[in-house]
Amino acid sequence: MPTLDEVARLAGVSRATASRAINGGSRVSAKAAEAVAEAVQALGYLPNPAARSLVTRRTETIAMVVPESDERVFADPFFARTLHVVTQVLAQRDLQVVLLIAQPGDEMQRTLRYLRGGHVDGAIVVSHHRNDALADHLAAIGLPAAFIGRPLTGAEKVFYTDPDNIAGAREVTNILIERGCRRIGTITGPVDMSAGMDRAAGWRSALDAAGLASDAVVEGDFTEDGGEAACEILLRDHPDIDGLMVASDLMAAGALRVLERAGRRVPDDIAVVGYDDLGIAERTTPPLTTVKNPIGDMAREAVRLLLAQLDGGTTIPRRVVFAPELVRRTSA
Amino acid sequence: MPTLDEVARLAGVSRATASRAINGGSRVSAKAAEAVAEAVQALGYLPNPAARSLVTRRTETIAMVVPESDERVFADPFFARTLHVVTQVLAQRDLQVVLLIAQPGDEMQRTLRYLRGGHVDGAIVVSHHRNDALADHLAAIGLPAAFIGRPLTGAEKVFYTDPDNIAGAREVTNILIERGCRRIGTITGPVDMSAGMDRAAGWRSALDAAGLASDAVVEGDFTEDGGEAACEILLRDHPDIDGLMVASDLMAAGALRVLERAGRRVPDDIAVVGYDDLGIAERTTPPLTTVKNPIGDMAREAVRLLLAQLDGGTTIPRRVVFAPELVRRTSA
DNA sequence: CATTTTGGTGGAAGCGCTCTCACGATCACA
DNA sequence: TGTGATCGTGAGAGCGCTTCCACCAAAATG
Repeated sequence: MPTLDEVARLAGVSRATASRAINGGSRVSAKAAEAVAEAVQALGYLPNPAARSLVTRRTETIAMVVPESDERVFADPFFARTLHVVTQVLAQRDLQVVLLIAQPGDEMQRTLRYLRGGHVDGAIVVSHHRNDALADHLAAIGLPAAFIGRPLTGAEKVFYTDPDNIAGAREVTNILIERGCRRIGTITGPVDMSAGMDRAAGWRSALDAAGLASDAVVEGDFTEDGGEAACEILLRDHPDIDGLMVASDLMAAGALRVLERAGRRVPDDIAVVGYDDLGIAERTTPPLTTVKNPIGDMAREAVRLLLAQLDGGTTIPRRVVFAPELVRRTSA
Repeated sequence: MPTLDEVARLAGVSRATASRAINGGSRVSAKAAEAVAEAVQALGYLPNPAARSLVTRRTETIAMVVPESDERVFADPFFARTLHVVTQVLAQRDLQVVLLIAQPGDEMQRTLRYLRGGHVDGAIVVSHHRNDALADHLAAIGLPAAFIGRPLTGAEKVFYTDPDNIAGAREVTNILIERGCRRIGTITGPVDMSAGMDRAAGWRSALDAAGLASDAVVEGDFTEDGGEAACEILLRDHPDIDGLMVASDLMAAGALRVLERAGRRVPDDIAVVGYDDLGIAERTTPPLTTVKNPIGDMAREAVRLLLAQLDGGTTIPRRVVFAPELVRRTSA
């Protein structure tokens, strides 16, 4: 591998000038810049990232941290979309993304060590759970970070973007109420995640406002199989429900299968609404009425929050909340 | 961030001794080792990876390169499983994995630059396509690498593991022949991938040996939707088929949906076999008879091939081929 | 014309680490 | 007791890069 020294020698300039020419090129004559560019080309020179980041204290790498099992990461289109957008936006700034999938436990310790170790300049965290305490850890480390989805603990210490899940769940539940449902159940997300908590809270708030009972609730885990299992329990314990708000489309897809097997027509016998609208909602039978989760916008905004920290300046945590948007299809 | 110097000073030893104590600790007295360990603990010291790899010329990082669109990477359980195993095995050696998803074009250029740039010590490549020419590029760069799935070009230059797709496809097609099918079609994988080519070749070889026609073939793309589309074409052009070998279970799942809609009973009207056996095969209706794709073994072996290169020694390309294993269910 | 400012440049320090090498102390063996 | 071998150690070089600083020439200013 050629070094900067060789490039400089070939270009007939000093190492300092060669370095300046390669990085931005301010305070370099056009002649020198050209000579360096030619030498770089001729030698196939690529700067040694280790040497560079030893002095700049930058690695030009951002971690995307997902505290989940890899099965779920890969099964849920949410992560694919998020990773896609994050990678895309950061690529424009020539920042590499490294994906860190780690469940609480040993893996998480490894991940934390990695983040502390100076391997990355910052982190985007997706799918935060209460007891991984990533917000606290990252704040303690002092690593620039942005969360996609409000962390349930330590939210006041970090930058984050969040959809207004409470409002979204309330509005979509109101669709059920307006169409005449009187016995409305819910399959929630995990209660150790803000999305799980908030959507359940929104559901309850809508029912309370309408003076309806809010006791038909089963906790799900945001997976399709989990939705299936939860729906079975719900149907067994509350056979009279005529409306169902499911906290994610993926779980709703599972629930719809259960309803079909149970011979309940959707939406006639029981109206169903989901949450997320990431593509699955269009493909279920019947297509799901749901709430759009603005993943792309959230991811983009999170990256912006992160870059703001990287570019110096901002240290006071900022948050950006996105308003919900209903998507009406035929399931309710 | 504390440096090695501070650790050494606190422990009352030289920087050299501290370094030795931290890395392995051979040729260090027990007393010194303990003093260093305490100092590390007290200071919360973590070695600076840039400084370290500047001198060791190692980054302790391995790239997993996937030349595919991110949608497919996330939709296909094949990648999830592969990534899982690769990460797991490399973690035992304290090697980090960075996932590089890049389609041919600009992204691929970025990826290649990244691989050349000394960011990683080696690469595992999954899902190689003919014209991404990764095998040639990696061989040219001289980066230690191992392919999961034989590359269609440049295979002689690189290490790889591969299932015996020809034998697998032949055997599973024979199941169709043995149960009496006489008009057997296939939905192939992409013809720019060895898995696509080989499985089609195996199918043809079985038909040839039985003296059956092998003209009912449509190319698929290893996605569920692609399987659906391909099956529709196949049914239109060859309505008389009574057997179908699909080159992946995911595509077979799509095909089964089409067959159901068309009112063809499986396996009575048309027997279907798939390929991969990664979980989907059990969940289709009816469950798929298929060939097991030993992803775990292949991934583990690929890592082993990579580590052999990293540990010095081996430079002459080696390959490991896995024998197929039939899994009989009810679709044929 | 004397002076300050500017632009382009190279020398050299130093980022934090590993590792070679030389050196003294300790040990085993004759 | 003498002679190697072995062990633990620290001084110091150097990995490849950026960047501070001093310098000089040319341009702009009084």
